Amino acid sequence: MKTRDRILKTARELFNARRFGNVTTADLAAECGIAEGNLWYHFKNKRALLEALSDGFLDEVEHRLALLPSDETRVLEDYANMIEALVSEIRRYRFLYRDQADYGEHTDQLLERLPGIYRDTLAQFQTFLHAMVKAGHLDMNRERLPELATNMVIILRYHLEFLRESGADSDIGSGAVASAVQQHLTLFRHALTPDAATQLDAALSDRLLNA
Amino acid sequence: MKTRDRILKTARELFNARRFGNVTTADLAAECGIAEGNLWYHFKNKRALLEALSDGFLDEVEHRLALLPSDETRVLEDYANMIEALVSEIRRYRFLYRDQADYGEHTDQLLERLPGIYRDTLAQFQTFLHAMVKAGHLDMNRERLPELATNMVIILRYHLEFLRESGADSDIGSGAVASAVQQHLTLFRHALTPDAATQLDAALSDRLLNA
DNA sequence: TGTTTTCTAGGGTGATAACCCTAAAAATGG
DNA sequence: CCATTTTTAGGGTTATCACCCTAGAAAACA
Repeated sequence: MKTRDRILKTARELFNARRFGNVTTADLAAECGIAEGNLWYHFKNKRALLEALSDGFLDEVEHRLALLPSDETRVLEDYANMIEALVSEIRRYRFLYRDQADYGEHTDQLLERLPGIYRDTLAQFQTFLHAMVKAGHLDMNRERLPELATNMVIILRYHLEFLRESGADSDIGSGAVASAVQQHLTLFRHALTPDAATQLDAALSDRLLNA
Repeated sequence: MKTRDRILKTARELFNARRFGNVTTADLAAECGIAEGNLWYHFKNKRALLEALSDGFLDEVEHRLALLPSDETRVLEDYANMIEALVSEIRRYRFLYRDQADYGEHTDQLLERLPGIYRDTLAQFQTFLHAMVKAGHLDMNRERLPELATNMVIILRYHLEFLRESGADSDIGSGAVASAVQQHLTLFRHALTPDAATQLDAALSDRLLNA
């Protein structure tokens, strides 16, 4: 892997673990096994690093937001694909959501988009839920879908923080991710047909093993 | 209000808004309208401030955890009381949950207790849910109560962060708190009897007006 | 091979922030 | 009124950290 990419990957991991403001550039260089000067060779300053990361994040988000129910018969697979993407996005980039207070006043492209991202994500979930209802997988009053979507997004977004705050373990590995997905399923599993439930389970566990 | 208390209150508010590590003692003194030296007169150092705050927090938590269903006929009022306390606790002290990475290496009394607090809180919610089932207010399979309790706690804990991240508003006033409570109600309102639902609504809105 | 790119070691700077110190002014309270 | 507590202004000290600079080594590459 090229040094520049290694820096970005390591920075992502350190920022997620210890937050942006608490990772010094010296730490980062040490963790990458390079001289600190080499950081400045690849990135103008710490903020440039943040911007490179948030560019990657924004790209991923757009791709994930484009994942929509395609065919009536494949809603559940499509949903599982979207969840896989969302969960990987949250696991790898959660510091971007979380550490806004560390970035300072700078008008970031990211800060402008975040509200829209949440809005679009909620709309995306509602679209999937409607599709599940239409396909006969989900039995729920249409009026309840918006609030359910909100609950789903919150659980997926914060279950990792919840595990961490409650001291489950600092290792936010695939186990934690899997349990976030399980937890979000509890929000609507009771309203799924038995068939749909087993199908969803299968599709999700397929996709979460190679994570 | 005594200066010492004003410092604590202002510190709480600033820490909640901008996180512990991003509030300088100079900022704090300015916001209190006192000289910085006066901070050191009242508190040995920044960490002592943190400890005073977390002592207050731990006290409140113990009181809140002691709020349990008393009488079968009063489960809903008791629940509303507990929610009122929990929500005020979260609004006023959320930085203590959130900013763990900022505290440094010191083995805080708080860091040791947090996992237990979450465990006890989950148990508390399960107790209330069981009581609601027993009193005939809530119609839900017992097996689903633990997962429901988890979802309730997560929504209550993180709805404020969610609003903030999604840029709703930086002012985390009573409006935001009320909407967190509403959101958590969506998790089980559908399984309440109509009577219980209106009773709970009334009890909660009573208590959230004087917040 | 020679040239360009990448990288290192290490000293240096400027800003920021926690925290100290002192001498004196207010406020408080008995 | 006197003694004690509280508070102020302002000038340190020390540590940390982002970031700069330079001279040269090692890689990459052509």
